[in-house]
Amino acid sequence: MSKQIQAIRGMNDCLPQDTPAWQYVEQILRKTVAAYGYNEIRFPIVEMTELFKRSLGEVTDVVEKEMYTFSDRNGDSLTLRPEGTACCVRAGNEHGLLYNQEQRLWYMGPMFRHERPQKGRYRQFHQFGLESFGIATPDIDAEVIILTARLWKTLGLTPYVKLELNSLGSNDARAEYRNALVAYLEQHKALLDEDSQRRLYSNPLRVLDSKNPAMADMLAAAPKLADYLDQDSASHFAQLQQRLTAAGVEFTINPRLVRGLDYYNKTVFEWVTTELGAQGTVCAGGRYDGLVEQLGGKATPAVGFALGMERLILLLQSLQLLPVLPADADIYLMATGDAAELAALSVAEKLRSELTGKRIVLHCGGGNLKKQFKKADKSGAAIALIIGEDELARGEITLKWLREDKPQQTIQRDAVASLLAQVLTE
RNA sequence: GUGAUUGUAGCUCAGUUGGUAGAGCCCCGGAUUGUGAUUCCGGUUGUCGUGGGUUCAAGUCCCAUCAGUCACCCCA
Repeated sequence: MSKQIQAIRGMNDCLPQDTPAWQYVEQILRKTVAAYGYNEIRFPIVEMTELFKRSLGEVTDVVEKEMYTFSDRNGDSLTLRPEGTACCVRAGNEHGLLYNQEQRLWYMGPMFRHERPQKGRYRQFHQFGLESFGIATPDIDAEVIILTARLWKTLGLTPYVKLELNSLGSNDARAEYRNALVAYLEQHKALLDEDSQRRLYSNPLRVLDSKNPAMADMLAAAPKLADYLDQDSASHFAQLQQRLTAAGVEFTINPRLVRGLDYYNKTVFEWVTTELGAQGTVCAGGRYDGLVEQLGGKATPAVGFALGMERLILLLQSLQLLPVLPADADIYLMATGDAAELAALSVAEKLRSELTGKRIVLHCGGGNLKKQFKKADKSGAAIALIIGEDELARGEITLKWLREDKPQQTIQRDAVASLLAQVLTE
């Protein structure tokens, strides 16, 4: 044997035992967003590097050290998408979807970030994202959040996830606050620990997150973002809260909630859980009214979110909220001898035509009945059908129940489909 | 990028102060040549992650490296 080639670090295979969980979640996602009138959009996995630099912000961690960036053969700098919102806006702009229009869009697929892998964090990970364009009023912010709440309810997750909410205000208000905060922190620079010193200019709002007790008093006295909110943002935020309360969606306001990407303004929110270790954010999003224009389109208000598929599935797994694995087959058809195998082939095809939705596995690879029955048992099928020399000669087929204590029966081959249709619906 | 921890059969794992690599599951064959799942008998598992070093001798000790896991950082 030659040396085996391994998968890239942090990029996982999704094995047959895992795909049912993904399909289950995907199907609930599709149905839920369809119920709100959202349409799917698909865009490429590779984009111009410039797209992400301009949208996420030059100095964010994602852009600075986590992107898979490379030159293609004609020298363009390309990047494997680290997130979907920028791609979605680019596609929308490019095809005129966002010009004086409202759009409710969703997408799903792999994203790439070069981080150290750990639980709930991988280099190729999968996001489901939803974006709503062209509506500036808080009713759409509320709709997006209420939609996610419905999702948790459908998945049985409501008791295990908590909604955190904040408003970043307008870009001007946030910039003003940021200046005030930096000025304040500079006055108390002596108290700042190493981490906070580093973040002071790169991401000063994050300094407020510090768990260092030595800084707690100083941080408590720091300027508050809420005090810098512009009138428009403040009333937008108030109306959003009112709507969430009316819809029965519980939330807590977290004044320290700051999104990691630069394009957010006004509403930001996160659904968090304590069941996933360090990567507790399952779903996060907010409003980004400036991004469409920033990427060359006409100024268009927008709000959206992304959720991490791996995190969601991990969460469902740990809470045992995933449906049990289905068997491979409903019916296992076996035959002995060349002539019987030929007959079985046509029987299998006929059954597949007449019993839609039923999984009919035809034994392949030969072997005696003992071996074939072993495979039948392993397939999980409820029913085994046998065509041997005897059955072939009489135009019959033998039916044996593999999971129930019912007598084996012999029936005419022509009658098999209708009989099975009858017993399988009982 | 930083730290901790773990790498032995397809899977789950044992392997004593350094002395010829093991078990269970799985798979295959037989007991039973037309009947699985139960039982009994037999059989195949291997670059001990990789590369160096110490030693008469390394799965075991040392160094490096790769990978898994968890945490930091960051984020979905």
